[in-house]
Amino acid sequence: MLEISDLAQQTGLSAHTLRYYEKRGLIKASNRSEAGYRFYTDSDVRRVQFVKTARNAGFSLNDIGQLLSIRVDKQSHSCQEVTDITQKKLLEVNAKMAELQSMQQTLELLLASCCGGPENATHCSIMEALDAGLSRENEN
Amino acid sequence: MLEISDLAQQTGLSAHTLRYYEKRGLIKASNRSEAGYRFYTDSDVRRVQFVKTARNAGFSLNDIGQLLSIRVDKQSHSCQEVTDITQKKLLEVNAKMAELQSMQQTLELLLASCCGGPENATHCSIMEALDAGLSRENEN
DNA sequence: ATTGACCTTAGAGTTAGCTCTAAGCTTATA
DNA sequence: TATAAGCTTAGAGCTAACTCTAAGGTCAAT
Repeated sequence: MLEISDLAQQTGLSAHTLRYYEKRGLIKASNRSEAGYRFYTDSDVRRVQFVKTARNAGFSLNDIGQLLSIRVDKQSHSCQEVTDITQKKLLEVNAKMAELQSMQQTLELLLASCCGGPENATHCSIMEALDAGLSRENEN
Repeated sequence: MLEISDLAQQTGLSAHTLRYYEKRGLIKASNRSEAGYRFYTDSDVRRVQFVKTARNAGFSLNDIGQLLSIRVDKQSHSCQEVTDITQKKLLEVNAKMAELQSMQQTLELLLASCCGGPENATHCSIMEALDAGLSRENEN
């Protein structure tokens, strides 16, 4: 039986975050002391680790709520439900990546065009490019 | 002289957003009618377009505030200031990209491992992988 | 018995960038 | 002259995921 700070240490999450996850309905201490202190079992620890792993994979807390409800009753859910959630997340990640890649490319182009020196910015090519709407091709 | 909705149309930003940018100190209508209506000049339009272009390049509104103050007095600023802001942004974008790439890879791995079919999730390999902390290698 | 570290709760604050609302003017059109 | 569309402001609400605070209770050690 672990107290909240023990669980925090074991999982690398803060006690605040663990309480927050509980408030969100993701986790729950199996037991409480008479004084109301949370006590966590090994099963609780595994559940929290599942949440953390899913977070690292990019799932939102809402996604994780769904995944957890599948986890506790696997018989009543299909692999397809799980892949649907995962696929949807992958699409989001891919979309975000595309956005960032475009920014990366733009920023690299800007940096390549500018001397970056101590001279004044009167003819700075970055400022000029931003003024020209990135030469009208890269607009979105 | 454009009213705010004309400017909104020309830039693709909403009137709400333009007022918000004004509140943030990024833009300002050069003139006002007697009744207090904003009127924008061509120079105002160019400034707003600069902001929009910089937004598309990934700069935050704070970054853009700095860029704008360089823009209005290029003599007093160096190219290095401009590249510093740009470089910093690029580093942020790169960091975010790395994060997303790791998620992407994880999600693709998960999807590749699962049948995704209508069978129940009792032996779903995605659930197993999340339970196992992604086999302990991918953890962060 | 007193300290100090830890626990509890409800609820507020943070971040970024909008987005919207309410209440009240103004302006153009019929 | 009505009506509708559009303008003004201050300020609240939204999103996601924390993060922190306040006020108070508990527990182990001195």
